[in-house]
Formats: sequence, C-alpha cells, structure tokens
Amino acid sequence: MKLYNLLNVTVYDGIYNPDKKLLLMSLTRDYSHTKKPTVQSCRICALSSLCLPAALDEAMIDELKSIVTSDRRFDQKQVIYSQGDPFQSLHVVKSGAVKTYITDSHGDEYITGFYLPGEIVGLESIARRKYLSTAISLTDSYLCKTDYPRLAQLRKNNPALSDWAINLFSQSLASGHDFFNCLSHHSAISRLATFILLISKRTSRSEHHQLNFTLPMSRQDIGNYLGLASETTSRTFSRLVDNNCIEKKNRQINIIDLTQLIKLSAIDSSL
Amino acid sequence: MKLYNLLNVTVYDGIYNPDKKLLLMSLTRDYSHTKKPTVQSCRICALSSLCLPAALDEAMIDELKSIVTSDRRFDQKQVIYSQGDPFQSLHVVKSGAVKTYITDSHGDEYITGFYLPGEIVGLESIARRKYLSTAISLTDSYLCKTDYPRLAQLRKNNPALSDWAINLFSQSLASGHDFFNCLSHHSAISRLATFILLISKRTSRSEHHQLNFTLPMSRQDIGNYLGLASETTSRTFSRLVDNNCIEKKNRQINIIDLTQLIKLSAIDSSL
DNA sequence: CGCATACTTGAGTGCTATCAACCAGAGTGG
DNA sequence: CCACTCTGGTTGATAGCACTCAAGTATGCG
Repeated sequence: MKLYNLLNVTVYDGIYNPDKKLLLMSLTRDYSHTKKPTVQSCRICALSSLCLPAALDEAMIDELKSIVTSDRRFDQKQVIYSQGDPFQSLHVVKSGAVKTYITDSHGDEYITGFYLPGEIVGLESIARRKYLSTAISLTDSYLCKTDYPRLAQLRKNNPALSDWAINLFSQSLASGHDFFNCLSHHSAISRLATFILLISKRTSRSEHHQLNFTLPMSRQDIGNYLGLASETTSRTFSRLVDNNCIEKKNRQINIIDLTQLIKLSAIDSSL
Repeated sequence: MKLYNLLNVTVYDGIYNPDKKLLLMSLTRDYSHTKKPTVQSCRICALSSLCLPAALDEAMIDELKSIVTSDRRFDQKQVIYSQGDPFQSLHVVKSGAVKTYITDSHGDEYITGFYLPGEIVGLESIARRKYLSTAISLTDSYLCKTDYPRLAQLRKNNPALSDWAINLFSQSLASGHDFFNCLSHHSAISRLATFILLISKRTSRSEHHQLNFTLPMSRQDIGNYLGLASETTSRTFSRLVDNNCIEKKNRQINIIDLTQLIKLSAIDSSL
C-alpha cells in the first residue's frame, strides 16, 4: 500500500515492514506544563518508533541529546523556516501539523507538502544547503529540531543510521510516484479521494485507515496542493457526501464507505 | 535552476555545486566492438564524474569492479526489469535512454520517469526491496548494473558514499517538487515547455540548455508523462512552433527562443 | 453584534479529452 | 519497384470537466 505523498514521509524503522505493529501510545501529553525540554523525551516519546531513535541503539540515543531540541512550540501560522534560509536542521512533527510551500517569482504559492506527527520536514533541502520552501504550522504544534551537520556526523559512526536514511528517502521517492500519477492523470474526485485516504492513513500512523479525523488544512490549501481551485475542492467534497462516501462537518471528516473511496481514488493496493 | 524531474536524477559529485564544470568527453565510443566489459571502464568512462566513482577515492573504485557489470546492451523496447521483481540492482544509463512505468490493476500504464545518460534508474525501489515499476529502453542503450546489497556494504566502510547517496536522494526529492508543481498547476503549453527545457538541460549534462537535441520518446510517452493526451501534446508542440519558440522535425527539436520558452514554463530560476 | 475568514453554491467560459480522419515514414512482400 | 500495412504523428469537431467570477452562507473571534 502506498498512499504517502512526495515529502510526507512516514517513517519506518529501518526498512519497510508493512506488518509492523505500532505501539499506539497516547499523544495527549500536556505540553503546556513541560518545563525545559530534555532529550529524555526521545526515549519516552510516543513517536520514537517512527522517528530517528528507531535507527539507533540505546547508546546512540544518548548522543541525540546534544543535537536535538525537543518540543519546540509553534503557534498556528508561525513560520518554522523560510525559503532561501541556510539549511541547518531537520524538523520532526511531534504534534499538530505543518505545511511547506514554494513562492515563485510571481508571488504565487505552491504547497509542496503537509506533515503530520512522526513525519520529517526538510529532507529535500539537504543537498542544496538551503531551505527550498517555507514551512509554517497549520495548527499549534510541537516540533523537534535536529541539527543536520551533527546528524551527518553521527552517521559516520553508525552505518545503520545511513541505511535508515537511505530507505527513508527511497520510501519517500516511491510515495511521490503514486501521488504524482494521481495528480497528473486523474479527475478532481479521484484526487480528493486519494488525498483523504492519504491523510486518513497517515493520521492513524499505521497501515490502516482512520475513519474519522480532522483535516488540519483549509479547502484552499487542499486545492492548491491537488492542483484544483478551492471552489472545485469544496464542490468535490460535497459530491463525496452526496455519494455517501463521507460525512463532513467543517474540517471533520468521517469515512462511511471506505471501499468506494478506494475505488474512486484510482490508486490500487496492488502496486 | 531546478528542472530535473521526480526520478531523473542528475548526479552531482558529492554535494550540489551549480558551478561545476563538466569535462565534455565524447560519448561516441564504439560499443559494438567492445568485447568483454571490464570495470576499467569506470575509470575511463565519460560519465564517471556524474556517477558512482565521483564519491569514491581511487582505492574504492577498484572495489566497484566486483559489483558493477558495465556496458550491458539493451535493444530498443527491451525490458530491463519488471514491476514486482525483487530489487537487486541499480542501473546507470551510459548511452541511449530508458523509461519506467507503473501498470495499475486496470492495465493502465503511467510513465514515472525518463532516464538519460548519467542518470540512475531504480532508486525508488530500494526501500520496498522490489521494483515498483518496469524499466524499458527507449532506444538501443548501454547500461551499467550495480549490485545493491554489495553497494550498501561498500557504504559501511566509506561514509563519503553515504553522504553522496543522501545528497543524491535529497536532490531528487527537490527536483520532484518542481515538476510536481508544474504538472498540477499549469497548462499544457507550460507543461510541455518545462519538459522540453528539462530534457534540454539533462541532455547537455550541465547547467546549460542544449538548444538542439533529439527526444528519445514518443509524443504519447510525453503526454502520458505530463498527464496530457497525445493529441494535446502534438497540438501543443505545433503551438510552440507557431510561436517561434522551437523548430521540430519528428523528434528532433531546435530551441529558437529560449527566453520565451522559459517564460512559458512557469518554473523560474529564482527557486 | 459586527467583522473577517472560510466555505458553499451558481452561472458561464475555456481548456483539454475524446472520437475521428488523415498523413508520413519504415518495413514487408509480391 | 510499387502496393500494403503498421506505427507514430498531426489536425479537426465536439463534449465535458474544472476554472473564473460572483453571490451568498457559516463559523469564529473580538
């Protein structure tokens, strides 16, 4: 099953393993009372099985301490980094959601990705050594920041970390393929169905679809991302409701007929 | 300038370096008289500055000998690997051209990438350990085949190779972004202009545009790749000719007005 | 309550897909 | 050498989906 998108990398520990059972620990930790963030949190973090520590042994996790800044809080619509800034850190979404977008010379904005908890922001900026897009929080969010040069240094003593990284990248290229096809060949309803399934799965942080969830982004953002006008996006949501595929109330989505939604999405699980 | 596409990775040596001057050695070696391929050819290969050896020191290049099969010949339309096969090798295009495509459960084919000399085929298949697409030669081609598990082994003793690989992936993710935007937001003429510029640049294997070149793929392939009907692709080519942007004779393209073509492409160099 | 933002719905236009015919070049065989 | 066929490419006519412009509704916030 491949329903991840170009840069919204769902992180597997090491290599791809569709049968992996995730510990569904609660994420409802009360961050407002966290004093000084410490790296102890990497050990106890609910996302650790999805994140960097998955590639590291116990000893190495301690080394993360010096290069990770945990639980940085961002308010809604707060800029995390800006297009053109020197690249220095990868960010992992711990809670909330993030979008990245490119601004072209005409001032038009193109959303390049959405990031949910457990996903890594900034991978495409490594090679050029500057951020290729602007990252902004869609809701109040907590992110962990990892100094990249020092992470690269850590790789030298830990080949498993390189393997992990390369699989991660390969995975995200593969995910890009599917979404790419969806965008270039299919109708609005097919694109939106794919998008909903994508978010549904990523929200569950597993291979299964979460049937009800709240979209962190606006219709306009979805439209921009899918290459549709926001009006078309809205209309297409309505068509999905008319077809008894989903229920919606504002940004809250309830999938009623998963089978039909998958059929509409035109991305099949056989790939 | 970023005009590379999703998986058509133009390989920089180590990290991104736009000012890199390439040695424009001739590729017109007569392969028909090559007897048994040897790995000596990695040293003398015109593409070595773009390929794996760029990440390796002299001593390491010798180690490539055992894992690279150089100069395998493929006739036009010959399958290199098939979707679903166990992943075991990366391929580098030495001459000719390759396309990859996915076949979905309805039997529809979606082209996921074109590969020109110096480009690496199969990166997206690493994580899943099977080929996600079918690769086929567009013209008579020579490819070098690299055993992946042993390449991964080589990485363990050579961190620079991991760095190189990670930059390569990051680069290809970044390239995907641009093309992705082009497809999802822009008109047929804009897509085609971008495509032509893309191939033009990749044909030159440098940061500059080759003004005349021969497309290795059909109008139908281009259309499939760009999410357009082949008729639309053909019509759009004609429009570019009418606008005095290009001349064409069959698959041979001559760029007359590069500036206008760039303007049409709606991918700006500032990104 | 008033304002701003997000979302929905409607009407009309335009771009691209589809269906179809036609053309050009390469390869084949009489 | 010339008909025949096959493939790839071009061009035309029509229809449909999605965009644009526009108005109106809902939600949330001060």
